[in-house]
Amino acid sequence: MQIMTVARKVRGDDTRERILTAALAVFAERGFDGARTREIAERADANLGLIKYYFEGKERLWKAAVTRAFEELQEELAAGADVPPGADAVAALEQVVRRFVRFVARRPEFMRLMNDEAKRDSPRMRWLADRFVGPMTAALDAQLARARAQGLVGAVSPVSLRYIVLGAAGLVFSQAPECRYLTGVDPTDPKFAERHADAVVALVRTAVAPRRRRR
Amino acid sequence: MQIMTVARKVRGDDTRERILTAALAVFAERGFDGARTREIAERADANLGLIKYYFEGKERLWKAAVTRAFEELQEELAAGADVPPGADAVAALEQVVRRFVRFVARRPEFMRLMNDEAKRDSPRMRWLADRFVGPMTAALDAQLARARAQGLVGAVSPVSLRYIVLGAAGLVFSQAPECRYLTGVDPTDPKFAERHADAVVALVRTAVAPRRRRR
DNA sequence: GTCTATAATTAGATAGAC
DNA sequence: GTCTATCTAATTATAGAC
Repeated sequence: MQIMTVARKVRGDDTRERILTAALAVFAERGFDGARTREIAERADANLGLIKYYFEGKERLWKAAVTRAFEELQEELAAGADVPPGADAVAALEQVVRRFVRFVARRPEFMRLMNDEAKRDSPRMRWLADRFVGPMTAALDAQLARARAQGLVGAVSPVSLRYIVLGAAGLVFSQAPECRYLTGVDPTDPKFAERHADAVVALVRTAVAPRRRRR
Repeated sequence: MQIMTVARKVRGDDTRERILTAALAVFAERGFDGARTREIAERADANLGLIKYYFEGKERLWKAAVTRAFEELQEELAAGADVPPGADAVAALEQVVRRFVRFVARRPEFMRLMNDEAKRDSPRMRWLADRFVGPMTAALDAQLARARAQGLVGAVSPVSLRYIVLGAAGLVFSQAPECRYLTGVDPTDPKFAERHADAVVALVRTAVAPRRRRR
């Protein structure tokens, strides 16, 4: 970053942030190929040339926007680990699930973007998998392994289970516009999201720990 | 369709079919905006001009490809209704789920395309919802209502339940390339797909009919 | 029916003034 | 830092030969 007055720095950082936010939205809506940098600039109320100034180009802008989204997710998942270390592995798993649901309810763009990139083998998919998805599911899989060690396992393959949970948790939000049009229900409404989280958590409980008594 | 010799008709129909198949694949991979008609023509090993000849343009080609995909899905779901009319509503629901899983395992493009269009409010989304998604989920919701009438209901909202089932069933397949890269497992392998169907069906059973004994 | 060639539009990138 | 203006390359659409 070059030398600049404080005022300029603040203003510039703000513009940079607005571009990042707009970029996440547009990339999520249109996919990388379909997204137009002009639309991103317009939504950010910024000049087209500033994309090159701040991010060099479309590809790097995409990476910056995705990185920011994952940082937010990681904050959400880490915030106040209110499940004690010695506790039930299933309880810990449930908390992760609940927080994930809350996050995608708040940021449905995240789910949309992931859906879009995970569906074909590309350098961007591998970049995402190596940098974020792999490490983060390693953590999830560790939770599953703990549950397994405590004798709480369904016969479900861990691969199936992971995508079942992610899909069950996320699809209403990634497809929110269709859901609104078809049912009149707005999934991003926090009250709906919380009840949806309940449903997914209940599901995880029965799937992972079939022997456990329902509360 | 204009008058033509039999040979020409056959050859033309074949080209038309190849374009439709390629179109579904490319639209699913890139999204409508990102898809290029040139790529569709190349994959179909057909001339670019034939897209106008057969389908008038990109939009109508998309509609034709989607219609064909839904017809296939409907065939899959309708094929040999081997659940008798008087039978358990949960059993009927499970069969629908199992068949849906088999279908998306065979045609992951379907799930990808739906994910892509359902994520924003557009004329195409509404066209899909009015023409296919609405009517087909009306059938699914009827199954759920039957289960409800038989006293087999979880407290889950039908909206949540629908997207939970679709997401749990479909995400591994729509994200198959990521899954392959990350875990080495190929979800489209029929053996995996069948075990995944087992898992989703077990899940539906506990979610919809929590009182039911596990087999 | 299938092809070549091209028109019209739009994309990402960028030069250079301020 | 932000803007206008423009370049180059791609895109869809299409006219017209065979």
